[in-house]
Amino acid sequence: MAKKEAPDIVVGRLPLYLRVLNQLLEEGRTTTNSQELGGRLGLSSAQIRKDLSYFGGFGKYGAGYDVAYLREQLRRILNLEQVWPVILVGAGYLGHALANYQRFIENGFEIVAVFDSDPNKIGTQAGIHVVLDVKDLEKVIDEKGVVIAILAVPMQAAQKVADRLVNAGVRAILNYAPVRLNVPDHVKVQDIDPVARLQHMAFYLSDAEVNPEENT
Amino acid sequence: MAKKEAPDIVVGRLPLYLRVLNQLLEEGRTTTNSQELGGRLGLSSAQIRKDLSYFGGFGKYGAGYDVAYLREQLRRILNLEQVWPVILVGAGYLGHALANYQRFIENGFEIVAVFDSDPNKIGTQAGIHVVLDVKDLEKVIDEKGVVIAILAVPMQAAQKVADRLVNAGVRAILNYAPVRLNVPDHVKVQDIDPVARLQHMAFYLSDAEVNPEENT
DNA sequence: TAGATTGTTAATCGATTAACAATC
DNA sequence: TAGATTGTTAATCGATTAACAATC
Repeated sequence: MAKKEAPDIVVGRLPLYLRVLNQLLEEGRTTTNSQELGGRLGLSSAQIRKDLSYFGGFGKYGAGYDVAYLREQLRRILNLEQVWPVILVGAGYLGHALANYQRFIENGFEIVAVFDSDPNKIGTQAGIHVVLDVKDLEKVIDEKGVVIAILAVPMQAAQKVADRLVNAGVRAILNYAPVRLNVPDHVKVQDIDPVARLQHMAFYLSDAEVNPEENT
Repeated sequence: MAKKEAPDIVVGRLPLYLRVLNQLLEEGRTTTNSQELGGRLGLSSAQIRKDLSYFGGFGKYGAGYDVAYLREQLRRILNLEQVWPVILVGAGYLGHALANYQRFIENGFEIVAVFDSDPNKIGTQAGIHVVLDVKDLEKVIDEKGVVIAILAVPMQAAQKVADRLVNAGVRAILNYAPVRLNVPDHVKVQDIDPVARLQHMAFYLSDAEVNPEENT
């Protein structure tokens, strides 16, 4: 099989490869190659081949890759042959958007419960779910065997909720709060911060020609 | 000033530094140092100092950094001394969440218009905005001097809208659609894909002890 | 077989870390 | 001055790219 443990940065690209393979499959394509995959992702063909080689040899010399086969292999490697139950904490605007986001279920993740601490929100609808009291967090995690959580609570509440999630057995947190969560090594955290992304891009926007009025 | 052009990966960390400095300021702190900043971000003190050194020398030998001063410098470097007008395309659940997201305006970005192509959505409210017909995209971009856009439209529409944005003068796109946008070199794109992030983490979740029932 | 593309090795490039002289 | 922490240089580490033998 694989020669060396795959670096995390390589693992992070596998979902992109999977996305392109799904596309190709929808387009009715049966085979592809490292150059096409690279082209669609803005990566070099060498990188595609190198990345895949950490996990095995999935191609055919001279003929490229079978789209369906490579897709299945990536799904297996990423542990996506099952549907993962996920809980969502936070039923504000963002929580509602996430509760209604169809791509989760289409790609192997099912939100099984939505929580909030606000009495005005508890009992209301969020997507197909009734918002539950966050005090029942541990109970639901345990009952449903949840190990993945999405955190969409205010900054001030994030660390405390994260502590409870980890304590209840959660091992992966998709964190929308703009704080660095303190978690044990065995727990993975991925942060999503649109403000940081905008600020990153703003660096490259010099003020030149950003002039609203030039119509005198 | 700076010795060499800062790598993009370094620029991407500056918003995190800024976030911590804002926090420290709120806590009433007046000075800090590379070790504390690193500690709060999970980075080494050496990396903090190296990163900052690309832009200048902001510290005092033996005494660390003045929180307010370093914050101002980072705001200047990131072009955040102005409020950037931003347009939001897409008024679905996600668009609504973004239209109501307070952290944008708190951090230098003001959504000035929201667009959709769905006649049922045009004219309805999204946050403080009335949803406009996407056909008026170019007009509004031009009138308001917009160079930053947030794209929250379905996958199928993303590339076409991006083309129009770029054509109208947009130079930075925060892209929530799960596609790689094709844009000219002078346009920056940042992708946000929560599904890819969950899939990345799923790699590390072996099936062990993910058992819902153990209560017999 | 000839042609094509993989999988892998070695070379290059870039980012992080360690160490320390500079200096307040 | 003695103590502390920066800014910078050099060493290390890791990721990407180039090149090509393997092979279908």
